[in-house]
Amino acid sequence: MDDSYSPENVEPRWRERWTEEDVYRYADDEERPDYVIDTPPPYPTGNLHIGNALGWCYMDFAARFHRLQGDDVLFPQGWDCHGLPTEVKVEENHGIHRTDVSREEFRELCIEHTESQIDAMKETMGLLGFSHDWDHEFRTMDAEYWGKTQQSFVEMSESGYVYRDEHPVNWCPRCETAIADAEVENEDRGGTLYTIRFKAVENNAIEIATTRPELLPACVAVAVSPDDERYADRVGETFEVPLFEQEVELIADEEVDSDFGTGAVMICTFGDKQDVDWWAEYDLPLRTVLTEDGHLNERADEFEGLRIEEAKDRIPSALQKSGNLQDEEPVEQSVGCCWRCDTPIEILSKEQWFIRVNGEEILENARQVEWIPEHMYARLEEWAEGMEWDWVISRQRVFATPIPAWFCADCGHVHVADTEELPVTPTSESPETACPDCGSENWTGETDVMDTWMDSSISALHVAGWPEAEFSPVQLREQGHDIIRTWAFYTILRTAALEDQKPWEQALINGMVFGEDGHKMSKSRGNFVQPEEVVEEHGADAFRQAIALGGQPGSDIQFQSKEVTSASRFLTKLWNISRFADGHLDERTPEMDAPAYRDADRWILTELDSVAREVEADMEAYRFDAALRNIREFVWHDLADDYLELIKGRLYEGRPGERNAARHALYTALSGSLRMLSPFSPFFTEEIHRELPGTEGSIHTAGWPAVEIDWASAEAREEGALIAEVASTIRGWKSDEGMALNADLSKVEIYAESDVEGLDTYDLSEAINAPVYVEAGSPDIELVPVEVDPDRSVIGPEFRDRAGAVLGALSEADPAEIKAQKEAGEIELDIGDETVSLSPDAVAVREERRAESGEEVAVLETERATVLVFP
RNA sequence: GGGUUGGUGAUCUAGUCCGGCUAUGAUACCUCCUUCACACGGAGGAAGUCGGCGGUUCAAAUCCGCCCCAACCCA
Repeated sequence: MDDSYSPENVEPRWRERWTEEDVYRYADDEERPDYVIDTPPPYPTGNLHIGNALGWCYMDFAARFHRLQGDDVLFPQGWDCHGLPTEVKVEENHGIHRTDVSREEFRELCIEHTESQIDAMKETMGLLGFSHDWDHEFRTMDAEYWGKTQQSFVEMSESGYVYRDEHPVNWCPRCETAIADAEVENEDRGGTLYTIRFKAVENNAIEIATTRPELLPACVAVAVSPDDERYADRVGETFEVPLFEQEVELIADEEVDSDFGTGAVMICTFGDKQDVDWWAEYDLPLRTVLTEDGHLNERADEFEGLRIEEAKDRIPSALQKSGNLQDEEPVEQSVGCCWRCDTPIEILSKEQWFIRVNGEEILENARQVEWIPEHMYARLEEWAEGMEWDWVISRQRVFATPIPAWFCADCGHVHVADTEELPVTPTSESPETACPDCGSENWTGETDVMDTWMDSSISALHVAGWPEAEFSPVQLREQGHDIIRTWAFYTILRTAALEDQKPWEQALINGMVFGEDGHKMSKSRGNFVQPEEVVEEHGADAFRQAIALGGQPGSDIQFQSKEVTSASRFLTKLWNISRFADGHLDERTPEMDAPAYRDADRWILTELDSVAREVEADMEAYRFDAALRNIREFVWHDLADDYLELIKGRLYEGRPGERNAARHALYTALSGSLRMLSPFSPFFTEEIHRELPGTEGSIHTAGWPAVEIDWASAEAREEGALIAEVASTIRGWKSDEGMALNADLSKVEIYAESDVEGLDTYDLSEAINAPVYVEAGSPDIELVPVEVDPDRSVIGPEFRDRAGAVLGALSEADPAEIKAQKEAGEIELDIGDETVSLSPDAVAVREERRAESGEEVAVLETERATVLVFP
């Protein structure tokens, strides 16, 4: 082994070998439990950022851990390819508009672009050491996949989930497509609140407040609060909309906020969702005034053809001239915007395809999923309960899954494809059948395509082999909490609709990654870290540990480069431990039969076994932070600081049998540590694992550590801990005294608190370079009781409200007096006006033990013993 | 405006569900030490009103209430 560990040499080598050896293949083995991950199919932006890396690290930790547990792990990777940004990018790159070429050609250009983006992201995934099974890669833009999306559409159509209707939808005038509620983001923007005078037909005028004067031509009513005394008698009166002259009625509705502006607002078709509600409730007329590309139509008279923003200026000016503008003032408002392009959305009434949203059905299934952490379920619940509109799934775009439907050119009948016809492109293929209504064979293919969430929301079904294989929930979904209302929501909806089941057993939710300044990472803030930079500096193994230790899953984590440094140091430490061990091990070490273990060996093996159980429990609960801390603590503290120091004597100059026992225990402890660490640092552990004797193949297909213990492990633990503690205390003492660590001492005596008559002092003696005597009783030295340490869990329940007085009296009392009484079997204590009696176990008396004056001896206290050191 | 989560040495973090050790570990800082795995090491040190106030309790970082602050999600 090299003197030092260089990730830049080691990591690329294993990356290649793992692919060659097909280490991460899903065997689809009936004998072993499945562990299938419904991996997020990211949008191929070409950049796998640190926020993605967090989620993928969690999945990889889980995948690798479950392989060590013997599970048949499927860790696939998909790509959510369809979407507007790709269309825009392709138009940019080729200097074309999507209508300049045929749909087929345009799709090809999009595919080409997407492939290069995917390659870039796969590169980073490899760099970070994710253990995907690339045989199970899927891309939503492949017909093999989108054919399934179409099949899901057809099935849901047959079972009544899909319908086509004219209904108000969110509309992005820039992208010129319908979008779903989940794609609308509310932003606070500055606007202007106008007060506009509406002339009454036969009474006084009324003043209404609005931030959207450009929608005046779409005004169909005026609304006030029924409790508003200003308008108490006027409900039902008719007013004339200035400039456009349509007559509208005044209605009263609870939803009107009488504190907003003048307390009167106009209802337009449509200014916002509230307008849609009123429009439906009061059966108001539809006056559409906006075109699909965000201009005013003929209803706007002289303003026809203006863009919305232009009309926002021109109409108030006209109102000013006509004397109808009473007031204008700046106002903060929340504006719904398109999440892709930030353009304020409009609400247009359009014929679209919808999927019925059954909130209760979704929540019933969501409740059966184990959410980690639990409270993430609440986000889904809140969203599902607040759902007002069904899911509009049609989009007026090109690069997406075609809606498999045709319209009869003669009678308008809508025909949805049969599953046997899929995948199908209705714009270039026609159904085999004639129209069942009129017999015509004159079909027009649907040009609308599907929302890309229609693709990604069947990922769980897809990875489980749907529709060929019978579906049962996969084991894990991992995703960020930012897409619970979209991806998690839609996946549950679809799996419930198609298979009447929950999609996954467990949903592990990761938080967001912040920069070192505690803010969300962004390039403009300058707190942005790219995973590649970190890997280049410290290696993927250290990066992954830093991610694991950032915080418990679910919480947002702050990326700390100091954690990477600390991980890198830990790896250096473990490298050196391994290098040292490697020099003492040979081919026979692993198979050694019945080694003559000493106490120190039994101790480290017992510790290893119990740490392995703890780490196993933490990994199962996805507590990667706790698991890794525990492993580090064991390796650094128990294995390196204590155990290694204890056995050096035997390794260097012990008799063969004893030396071999130490070698065997060292081998077991090291190899077990490496396996526990391998999910976190796969490259490093693989490198050493293959270096160790007796290993075959990859560490990532080895088993979880377990020690067969045929001795009393509780005893081994106590005695070994005592030896380690004494060695460590003497090491510290030597350091304080300015002595060399290997300086010899004339004698050490141990006075232990428990019975350790047969204590094995061989290793201890070697480690501290002194003869060691285990003595019974108390040392022949001066004992000075210095402090009484009360046990609150004994005194509290017994004395209840007098406990405070007892504790006070104990702290006042003479420690020597308490000690004497404790030894006599009963402690009597004066607590003011009464005397109470304490049992001896209610207090401990801490004593400082001092050597008789003149004698050359140091008295050291450890947790379990008093140690006399004779230099 | 509503909801969720969090506020623990200079910095990050564990512990909070299930109340009882001297509150965990890391980074940075200070002192000492080149000893045969490792100075990317070892030994030691300093550093915390556990966001604030109030309550419950013999006992609160932990349970309850109110308030303040931050992040996220939603209006």
